[in-house]
Amino acid sequence: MVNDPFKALSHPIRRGIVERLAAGPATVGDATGGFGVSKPAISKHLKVLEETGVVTRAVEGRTHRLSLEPDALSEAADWMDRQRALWGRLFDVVDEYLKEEAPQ
Amino acid sequence: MVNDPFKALSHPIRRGIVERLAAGPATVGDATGGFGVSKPAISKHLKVLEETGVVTRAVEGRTHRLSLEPDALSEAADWMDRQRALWGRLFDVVDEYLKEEAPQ
DNA sequence: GATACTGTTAACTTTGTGGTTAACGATCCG
DNA sequence: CGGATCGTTAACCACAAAGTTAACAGTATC
Repeated sequence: MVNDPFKALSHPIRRGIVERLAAGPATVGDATGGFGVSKPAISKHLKVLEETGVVTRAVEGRTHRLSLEPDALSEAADWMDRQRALWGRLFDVVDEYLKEEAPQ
Repeated sequence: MVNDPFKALSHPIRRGIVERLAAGPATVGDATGGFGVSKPAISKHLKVLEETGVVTRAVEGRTHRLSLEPDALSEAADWMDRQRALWGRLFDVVDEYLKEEAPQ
């Protein structure tokens, strides 16, 4: 039950798959080759990405065509913007705090 | 051994602690009350945050004063900027791709 | 000195995650 | 049809994460 984008993107292989699919749709083999893990492992990562809605799959004969889903992507991007904004705000506050402490 | 900020910040309680500390340093009790978990659980979350360098601790008598560490914060913010930039780029590419497909 | 308070460590349990091998389903192709 | 290919599911293992209770260390307070 992974539907938190923070978790879905917390694994380097999954981020790698997304990066590859950014160049356009690809089959499972093309999108996931070279990660150095077995096919079942890949299959599980794809499942996680599908559950978050970031990746969709179209079965074409014996191959599966993977695509990025822009709606979910934009949601994830928005979410990341909010996170970033939070961090930025925190940083400003701490920075301010440190400036007050500095002259000691 | 957690030193990946994506992982360190992947837990809502840890994000909550950081948000509270953004208002200024606080004792463990003040910074972590109301999360509905036991004290040892809190203690572990603090350990994780310390290991990433995001939070520092100063023992003052029997209380511990927690502070945010701006250097680590700014590192984390930079890292998040890079992630966001990646997502933005991916989104643009996919958007472009969809525009070409649209007139079908 | 006894007691209360702040917070940690130790030991344990449960759950989730990421990986494996083995087997299978479905499709393509000789 | 028979074999190769693409990818999945099933069953299992190892390990990390998050929580618990119980006990403790150190400090403040009466």
